[in-house]
Amino acid sequence: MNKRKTQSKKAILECIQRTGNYGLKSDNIESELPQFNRVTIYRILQSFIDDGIIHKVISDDGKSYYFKCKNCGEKHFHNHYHFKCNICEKVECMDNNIDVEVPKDYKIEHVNFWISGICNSCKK
Amino acid sequence: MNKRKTQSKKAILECIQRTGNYGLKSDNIESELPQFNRVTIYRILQSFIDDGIIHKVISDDGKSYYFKCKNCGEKHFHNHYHFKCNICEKVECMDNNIDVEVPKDYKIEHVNFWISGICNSCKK
DNA sequence: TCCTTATTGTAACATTGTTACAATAATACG
DNA sequence: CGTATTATTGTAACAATGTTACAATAAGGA
Repeated sequence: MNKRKTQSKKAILECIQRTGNYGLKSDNIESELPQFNRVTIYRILQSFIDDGIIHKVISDDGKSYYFKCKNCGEKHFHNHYHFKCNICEKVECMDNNIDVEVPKDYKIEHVNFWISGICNSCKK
Repeated sequence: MNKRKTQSKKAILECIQRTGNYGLKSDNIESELPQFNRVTIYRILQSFIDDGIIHKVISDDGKSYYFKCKNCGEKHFHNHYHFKCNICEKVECMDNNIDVEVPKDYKIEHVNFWISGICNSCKK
């Protein structure tokens, strides 16, 4: 069960590092790295999630975006939101925390906060 | 372009009314109303959204849920969240408002807030 | 009742993601 | 270094969710 360092893992990780605070969709990676198979990319992304390297967020149109983890913790708990600009289509991981109060006796296990609108660059 | 009242619209609306604060997936409606076609159901749900009768929310696994509107306004702006219980799998539309602050020069157009965890009934 | 056309059903397709299994290649060990 | 083990990959096939084109049907006004 020892993990191996492979070309594909290195390439995909580099892809994600390059994006910084912005997110990637699986098909972005596919087109940037056409030498690797779709299935392989999905599998590696999942293993990165399991290893706490990236987190996955679902957009408001149901697509998966992947972001480099900063301080998710091992269970990927993050109460920050992700912002998609409807003009430039970039998706940004925002560090602002959101305080959510759930009613008594409700327990939060996971949050997925998505906001779309217009970013500062595009507003000008 | 006059809209017509059809059996299918009546049946689907009734389905949604019955759920109250809870949401429905398209395939819930399909199995409750097998006499209507999948495509028809999708089309009617979309028309209800356009008419401001229901709103659609994307879950943290990318599925669409439909909820009866209460005070969305015409553009379906709603800064409340939706809570899915990981045990009973019910999805609830929560009325608590969430105040989100976006950085200067960012403009919010739409929000999709999803929380999953354990609801009060299941916690007991 | 009849006519217009909004609505529906069918079939075909697109996208996103998963599974099974055989082929390949990364690493440990002699 | 060479070889064996097995983690990883590619292929093909499938599943779920949603959309489009077009012909058939039915709601509602005349």
